[in-house]
Amino acid sequence: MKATIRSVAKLAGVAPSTVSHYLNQTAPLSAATAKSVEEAIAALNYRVNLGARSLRLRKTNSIGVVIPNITSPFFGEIAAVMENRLWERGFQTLLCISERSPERELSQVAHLVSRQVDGILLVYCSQKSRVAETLSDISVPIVFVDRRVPDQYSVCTDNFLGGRLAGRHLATLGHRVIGLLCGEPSVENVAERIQGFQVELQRFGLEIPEAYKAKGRQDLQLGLRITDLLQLDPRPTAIFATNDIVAIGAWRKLVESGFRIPRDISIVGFDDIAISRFLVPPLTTVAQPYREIGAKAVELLVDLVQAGETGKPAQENVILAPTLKIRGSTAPLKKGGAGKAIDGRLPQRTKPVPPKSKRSSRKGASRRPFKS
Amino acid sequence: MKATIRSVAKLAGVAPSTVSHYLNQTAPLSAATAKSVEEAIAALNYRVNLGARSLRLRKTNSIGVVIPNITSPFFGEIAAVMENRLWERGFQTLLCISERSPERELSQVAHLVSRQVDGILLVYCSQKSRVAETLSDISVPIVFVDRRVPDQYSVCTDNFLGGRLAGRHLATLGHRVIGLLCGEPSVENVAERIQGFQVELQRFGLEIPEAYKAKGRQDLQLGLRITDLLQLDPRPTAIFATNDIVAIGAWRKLVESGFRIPRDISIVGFDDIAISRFLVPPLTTVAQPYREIGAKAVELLVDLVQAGETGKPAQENVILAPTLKIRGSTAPLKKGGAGKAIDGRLPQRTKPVPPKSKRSSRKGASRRPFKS
DNA sequence: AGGAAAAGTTGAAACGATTCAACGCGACGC
DNA sequence: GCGTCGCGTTGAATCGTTTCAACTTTTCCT
Repeated sequence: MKATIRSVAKLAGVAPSTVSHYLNQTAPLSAATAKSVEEAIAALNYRVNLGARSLRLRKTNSIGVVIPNITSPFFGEIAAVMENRLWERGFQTLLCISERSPERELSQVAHLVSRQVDGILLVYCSQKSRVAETLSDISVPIVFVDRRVPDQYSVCTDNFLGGRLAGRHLATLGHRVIGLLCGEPSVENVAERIQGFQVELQRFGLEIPEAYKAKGRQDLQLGLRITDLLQLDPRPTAIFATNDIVAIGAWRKLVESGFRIPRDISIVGFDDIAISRFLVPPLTTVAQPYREIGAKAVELLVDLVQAGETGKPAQENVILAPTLKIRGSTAPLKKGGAGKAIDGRLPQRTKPVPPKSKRSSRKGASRRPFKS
Repeated sequence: MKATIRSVAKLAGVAPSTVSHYLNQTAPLSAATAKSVEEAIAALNYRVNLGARSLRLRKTNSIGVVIPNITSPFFGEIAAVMENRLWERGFQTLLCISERSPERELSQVAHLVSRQVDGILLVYCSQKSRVAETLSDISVPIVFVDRRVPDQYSVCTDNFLGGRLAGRHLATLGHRVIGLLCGEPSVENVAERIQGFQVELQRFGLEIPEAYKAKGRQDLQLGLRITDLLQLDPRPTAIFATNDIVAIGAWRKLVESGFRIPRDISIVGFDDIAISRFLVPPLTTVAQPYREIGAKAVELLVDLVQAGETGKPAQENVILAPTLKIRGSTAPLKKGGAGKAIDGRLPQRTKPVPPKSKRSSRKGASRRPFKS
């Protein structure tokens, strides 16, 4: 039988309320009573029942975290940071993994509300998420992470800026023929990256024709489709991938096909996941400020939770700036120049360049793919 | 004001207990009452307070998961599998990250107990963990994951077997001079891998001299120390790293130094983290059965939880077999043979082999490093 | 029609904590 | 000596559920 505050009180020969006061230091106790309570607690190995306390206090000191998955390095990092910060602040993390299913996500949020969490940190998995709509039903503070939601608290990277950073980097390196590996925009983030990238290129008088964009679900497979782009004429001398996973997929294909990075082709990713630093050469990428995102989201939510009694803080959409990590996978355009095939000194095991596909050759012939 | 079962009852014109029966389908209700209760619930947007229910039922349907960290791919995978399985089984996951601190781990376990979790899944972070000792104080079922604990429920990979698999693979490929990158055994797992590896090599009449073992904290840095091994004479033709991260560290150094994998050197890792498949060539490694570990641990714990009322299941230590994934990073020993420097056709950018260090030359000269 | 069984509903007592108002009591001031 | 104050302590109510025994109403059988 587990010890309760009552059993402790009985053993110590005091009232339950006295034990409670001892535990919470909410009233002064005489040294004698304190001691006997202390002993009773030790004797019974008593531990307060936080569930019961929560019921009475109407506050659980727990925060629900809903995240699409946790094995992807990006989300994993964010989840880790949030758990850490929450623990430091005295909150327990209730973890839910939505596995990118909007239905599951919704039911998880509902479940968390039922559990009386004090707040929710949500990285929603798809623009179709219905959480935002049903939000009025949810009387719990909620902060959206890595997503921008109109009129809601949210913390997000400036994806547009990130795209621009990547674009500027490649353009100033002299690249003129650039390929794009675009994840299907399940959420707006990816679309913003692409837009930022293109807007910045325009400043350099560059434009990316549709043929130079490979689109697909944002995962490793998409990276492999870089082979499509390599068949184009002129062949791209640089690639921007909308995240590092895609970049790594492309990387693999490139190396297997005998390309040298960055000599033959430059490549830029997005996210700066841990592996990227350890490729040879390391991947140039737009780094998301993981720690800041997680930390800021927790801070914002905790403020909201604690402001529950008083007034709410002003509506706040936090947008954090990413930074460009220039590493070894990008290099200035070699004198061969844009539009030329890469020079003859290919690595030994290079496969012959496959014949141009109809599509690419047509497009390539009909108009100059890049202005200027 | 949040709706309670009482407010619902009042609105529906019935007793609170009736509403409860409606919710739990624990007594037959007339169609009329059911309907009015239903409507009242909808009108008030009532959601049951799971905290209160737990208090009454003395069962929280929540499981504490304590894990050293979550960003490392191995632990991340396991955590993900466990969360998923738990959710399917109707349990909420309370996540705690110990950050490899035994003190933190202990206080997290204590906290979870206070929260009345129904059970705990623990990947403890260090052999010094004091959880096992204080276990008698803990009246909650607990399953140790990826660790073996005497007389406790646990689920673990057969690390010894894993080591043997790696050893046999390299030996049958003809390698005779083999280097070892040994993580400091913070937990026994690593030591067992090394032991299994050596035991298997002995069957082939091979033995690894101390000079061919690089030891250190099991992380990327350790991998970089492969340079020490490369200065030995004879130079190892194969490397076994006690996990994939270490192997990747070594890999990076090797590639940077101009070695070709597996032509110049074979390398075997342990864990089979996601990245390993995507190196070029992909890494041969001993795959831990992640999914099985996580799934089995959850299954075992849930059994324990549900057996709480009845008798406990027999003491069980589940040991799961790892499998060797033979990929591109290992190859048969080339005719140059053991003990010879790798052949002259090094890649273009190979750095000159550094002069032998005093230590290695002395050792190398004093006795044959490998029997047979 | 009468009684028993079945069906539907309910009040009150938990679960384990917190908290507020009140109480006993010695000390103090006048 | 008496009223007051403050300290230490406590009883009872409460948080939102579930559940058991009991109660009322209906149904069924003979």
